[in-house]
Amino acid sequence: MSGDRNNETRYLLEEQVGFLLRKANQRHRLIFSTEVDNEIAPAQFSVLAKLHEVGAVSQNQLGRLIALDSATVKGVVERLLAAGYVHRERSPDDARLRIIQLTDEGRITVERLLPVAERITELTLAPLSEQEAKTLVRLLSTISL
Amino acid sequence: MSGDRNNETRYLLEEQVGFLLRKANQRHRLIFSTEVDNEIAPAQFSVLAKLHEVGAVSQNQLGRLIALDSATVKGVVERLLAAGYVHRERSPDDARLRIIQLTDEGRITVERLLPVAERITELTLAPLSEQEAKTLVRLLSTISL
DNA sequence: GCTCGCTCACTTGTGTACCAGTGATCGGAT
DNA sequence: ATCCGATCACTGGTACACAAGTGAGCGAGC
Repeated sequence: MSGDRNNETRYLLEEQVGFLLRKANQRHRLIFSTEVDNEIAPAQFSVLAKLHEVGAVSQNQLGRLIALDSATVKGVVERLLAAGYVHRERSPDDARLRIIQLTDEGRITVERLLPVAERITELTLAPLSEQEAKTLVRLLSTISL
Repeated sequence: MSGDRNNETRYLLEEQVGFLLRKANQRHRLIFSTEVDNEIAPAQFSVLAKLHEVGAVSQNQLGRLIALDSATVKGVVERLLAAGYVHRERSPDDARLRIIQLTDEGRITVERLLPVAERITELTLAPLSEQEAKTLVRLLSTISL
């Protein structure tokens, strides 16, 4: 490789955003599962947190709120139902809708986990300064549509 | 909610790094699949790009290079084998190892896709200025361990 | 030369994540 | 009233992603 010009467009996987986003996600997931001690999975927590914020919603609506495909929501909700954290019922107004809301146990669980979630965010951002953390959040928001 | 103090620790899912990382990844995947026209999946491309860079490696070694679990590598390599892009053989030196390397077709394919991959990176970072893009890459690297 | 700790690839099981397609249902326009 | 485009939940299929455990094989030290 004696003719290798390093001013040329040399593709370095490690510098590509896609690769870095995957790695960053990886580390976040690790921190997440450690902190919640495998009590709940990330997507499931997102659902609980959102339901805690907005109350009762239909499944599709829920998916839109947390950016999850309706097929994915199905699975996540299914597991939360099995765990007894949420409750599902047909809407009296629209026979197509399935309204999801927290059970008492679900509400108690989210409220207990919210501080843990904040700690997870903190730990994930720990290698950065306060300022850098803010910047990262801003830049990520910008490229997320 | 009249007593809601907004200087309190109000948990906003949309501001959590974990959520943003997932969304950013989501957009990146969308751009990826559009640009490669579903010819190949992201993890598969990572493998091809890495093999193109380093030549022949064992499966575990490969996994370490691109941060993939050995169970995940198995599946990805399996699909690349089926597509005829890589080639797998036992190491003569160490009976445990399975050496993976590109086939001619694999090499031709990666070389064709490398410019596309750069375009994917560009498109993903398009909402940011040059400076911001650099910053994002730096910050992501920092929090990825 | 045998044991022991390690690595390797693999398996099983769970949990996202998305696409494409389906049938029931809704609501507005005719 | 009926039709029609849209929405809803769901299904089946593909592709990561990781934890935990397995058996074969390696190599250092005794």
